[in-house]
Amino acid sequence: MTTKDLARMLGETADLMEVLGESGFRVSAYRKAARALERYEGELPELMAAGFDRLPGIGKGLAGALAEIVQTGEFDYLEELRGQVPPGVAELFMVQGLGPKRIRALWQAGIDSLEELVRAAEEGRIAAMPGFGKKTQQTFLEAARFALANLRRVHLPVGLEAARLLLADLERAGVYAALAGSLRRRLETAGNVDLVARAAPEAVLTALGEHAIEVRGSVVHGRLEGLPLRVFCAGEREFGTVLLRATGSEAWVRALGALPAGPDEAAVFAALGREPVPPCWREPEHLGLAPPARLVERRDLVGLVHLHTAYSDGSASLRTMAEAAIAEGYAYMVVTDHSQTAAYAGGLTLEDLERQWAEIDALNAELAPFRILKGIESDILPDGSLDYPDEVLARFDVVLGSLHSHFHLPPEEQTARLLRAVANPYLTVLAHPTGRLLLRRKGAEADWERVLARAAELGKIVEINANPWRLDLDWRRALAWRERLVFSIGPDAHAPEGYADVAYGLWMAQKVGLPPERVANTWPAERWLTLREGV
DNA sequence: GCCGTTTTCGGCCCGACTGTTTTCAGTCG
Repeated sequence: MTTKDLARMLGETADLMEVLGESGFRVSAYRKAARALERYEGELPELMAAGFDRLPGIGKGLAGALAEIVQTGEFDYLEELRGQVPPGVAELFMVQGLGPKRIRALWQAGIDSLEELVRAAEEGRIAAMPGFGKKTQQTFLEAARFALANLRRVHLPVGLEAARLLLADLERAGVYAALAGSLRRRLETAGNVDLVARAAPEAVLTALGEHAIEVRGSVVHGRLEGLPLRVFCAGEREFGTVLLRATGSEAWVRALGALPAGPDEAAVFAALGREPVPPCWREPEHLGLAPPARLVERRDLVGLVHLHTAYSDGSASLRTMAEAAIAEGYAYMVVTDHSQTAAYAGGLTLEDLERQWAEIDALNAELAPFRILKGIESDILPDGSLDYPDEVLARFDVVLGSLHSHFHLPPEEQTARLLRAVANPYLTVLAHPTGRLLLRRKGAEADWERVLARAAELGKIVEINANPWRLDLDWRRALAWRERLVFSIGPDAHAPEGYADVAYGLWMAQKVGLPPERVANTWPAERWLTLREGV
């Protein structure tokens, strides 16, 4: 249990309360408390000891409830609400643009699942409801289909955590097992968990306890928090072969031809007369491509690029973020708080910027040789311009440009907007280019080939956003540009803990096949500054 | 449900966007 888990439970409680018609300020009190927990930087036990009501937005009532959740692992009130809302109705929250109010209205009209929503929209029944119209119907139809396709999938960290728990269970029972499947290949979302065990199926069945369902041949099937689970059981002599096959991807393994038996993967590759291929490079998209000689790794990275502080919507001070970066061995960091238009995220006015720059200068004097570069995450406005006048833009060391709104422009307009932003001489990095949220929101539609070609031509850097809910630019698209573009891995951290997300960005960079020299985080800070010359 | 007092209630709450409206409700970042 973490503070994030508690935040999620309170958030879900608020959603369900609202669907059930509980109105107003009680609901927003739950939301506010959830946000406070989300933002909390420390460890749960400390907070528990000090009392939850030390956080703003949490009072006596919720503090008591939270303490009970931590002790018992359960939240009675949430369970009660879940009992009143059909699971299909709760799934409607996955539809982009659908919130508690409209979900309530749909439910009252008898629409109680994603399937039913799709059917109703197809039959034109949504448009007939008061407060809904033709356009809303079309939007929800598309969003509901998207949600339906993603319903049984989870984000990479969620899948990895599930696998970690299972592997721990197996280890406790004395069963050696290894991660396989798409999670081992670090695909950005997972639809199941695959493991390979060096043991008999019966032993695995026992070790998995309540997660196991049945044994079919040498495979133990199970389920974990909604995710299908498969454990492939192998003897010692063919463990490597089974692991290779269970890791996939199916198409990539098939292309290897008949697989010889081997105790580990290295032996199987050797018997095939091939160099070992890392799991991240085994997607169908990699067929026919030579694995890169040297992939970028954590030890190659010297700079953190793209992080927020309490000046905008981060939760930690500039100093805290800098000290955490030093502790993790980085030589520099590029601070990129939000720009002025991003009011929801506390975007920085010129006055804020002056204060931040003064603090950066002082910290740089104190923390040298560590260096903080003055950056900004500038909204790309609907017309493609950046969010400050040129004389302000000229004062940044690094300018990230990001889409945060107007994701639904017609593709030609979106392309023009992005082309204009990329061509802005002050722009250094095109950050989370499409604005997608995995399993939640498709990104902006544009002619990406043109946009990326322009970026390559002008020497602009393109971000691989490392937040596991984004991982944007998509590695598949980046793959085609791996020899023509330079990428940066952006943790998009809002607290020191966010630095850990760099791992996800690295995995995506490895799927793209990037060597260190194609990743701008491996550059010394001075090289970033040369990008500004001539402006 | 929280908070902060004009101490035991009454006010909480940002701004833009979208689609539905004809003045606003719902959602989102």
